Amino acid sequence: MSLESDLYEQFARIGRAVASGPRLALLDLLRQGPRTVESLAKEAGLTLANASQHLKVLRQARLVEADKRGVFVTYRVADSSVDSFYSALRGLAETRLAEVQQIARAFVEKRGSFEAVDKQRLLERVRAGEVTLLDVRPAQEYRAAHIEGAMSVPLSELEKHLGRLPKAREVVAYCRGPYCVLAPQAVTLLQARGYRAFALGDGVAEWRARGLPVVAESAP
Amino acid sequence: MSLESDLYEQFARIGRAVASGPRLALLDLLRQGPRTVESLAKEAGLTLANASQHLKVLRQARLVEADKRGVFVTYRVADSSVDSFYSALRGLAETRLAEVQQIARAFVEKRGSFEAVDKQRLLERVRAGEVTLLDVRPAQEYRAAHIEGAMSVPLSELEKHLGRLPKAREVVAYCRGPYCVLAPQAVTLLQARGYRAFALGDGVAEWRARGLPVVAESAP
DNA sequence: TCTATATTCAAATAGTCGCTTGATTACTTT
DNA sequence: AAAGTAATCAAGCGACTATTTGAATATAGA
Repeated sequence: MSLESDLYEQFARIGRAVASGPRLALLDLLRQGPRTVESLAKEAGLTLANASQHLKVLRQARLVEADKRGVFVTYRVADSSVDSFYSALRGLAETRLAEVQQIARAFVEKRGSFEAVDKQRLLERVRAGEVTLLDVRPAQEYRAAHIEGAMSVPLSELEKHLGRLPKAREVVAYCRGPYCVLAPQAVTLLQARGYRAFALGDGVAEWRARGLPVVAESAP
Repeated sequence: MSLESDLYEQFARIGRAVASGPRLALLDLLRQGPRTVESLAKEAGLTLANASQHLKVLRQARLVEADKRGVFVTYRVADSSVDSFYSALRGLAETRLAEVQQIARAFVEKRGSFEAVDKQRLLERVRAGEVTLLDVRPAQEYRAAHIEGAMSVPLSELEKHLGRLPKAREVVAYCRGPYCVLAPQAVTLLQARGYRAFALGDGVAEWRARGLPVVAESAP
């Protein structure tokens, strides 16, 4: 019985690592690509020391890895099995927790023109030049990994770069995933300027998980 | 940001529910089928009140459901998404935690003659009568759900029922899953009696997850 | 109605966790 | 070497968690 309960204690280590909101926020950010501690702390709204401690917990549970380059420590998701685990956790929360369903509805409202896009079909249309696919995340995340054929226009710079977007062509914007508001905000702005614009619910991780092509940064 | 961090807090509810070894042990038992509090407590080696409280936590996180019949409360896994989540958790632990890999090796040693059985092929051989497929879990779990074609012979009663097992036919025993020792123990006993016996690493949940046929108890 | 029993609840204690603050480490730049 | 800075460490405090113990609740059967 001891061997067996040891095993459950080990599983529980992972449970404890994802038993905190801030840690899940950090993990979700890391799913977009490697980042330094300071940038994670800022984006997640945590103090530096607090973020560092949360990252330490994630690292001890082996969900993330860190390597130091000069004075910066860069964290990254350890393994693709972390991604599938995160997806399973999110999926479970979506199917089981009424509170999440409610929040999800609020996001859908924010998303405005929501799509039920066939992803394979979207890819074909992007390749055929019928659709502009817009990655509206910060440029760093685009660099780390983006959907094949996507153009990087961070939301904060969208207005400046409207000239690069032909009005005749439909625009599909994506961001970090189903609970990210960057793409919906971009769509709202684009629609106000007369574009036919839609938000894609998925992010790079979901796209990759379906075996669709993703362009990843080569080893630096 | 508030909506987003609310969401992470909700995800973390599930994390907290699986942040305890005893709770994971209970959840794993429930994956074998519905059970009462007392039977869960006994099997998991917990006091009654403690088990009851852990089950309450699991229920509040919506991972399990309970219904009362007479004086007994029967708990069950809420949904198949709980199963996939549990599998993802176990998979992550296996790929990332050296400690789990070490424990897993210890289990493989205990398993003795371990197999790399093609499950589809096994099913065909069982159907053709070439193999006796033995479910060595307690009868209650067999009743809740078992692999199609399996015969129920709980480990504790194996010696009594050896007469029912033709020695000419190969025996494949299975139990709760890869970290359960019932099937390996059965195999050891059978081999000592001159049977050709092997343990199947998977349990009913894994079998079902692959879309292979499982006989489940009809609603009572 | 009275007794027996499955389960839950309540209270208490010891231990763990999360966040903040201020120091410390380690590396780069000058 | 000295200054500057990214990140970690250490300590402290309040909040939460796990387990045990004993009481309370609710249902079945006599």
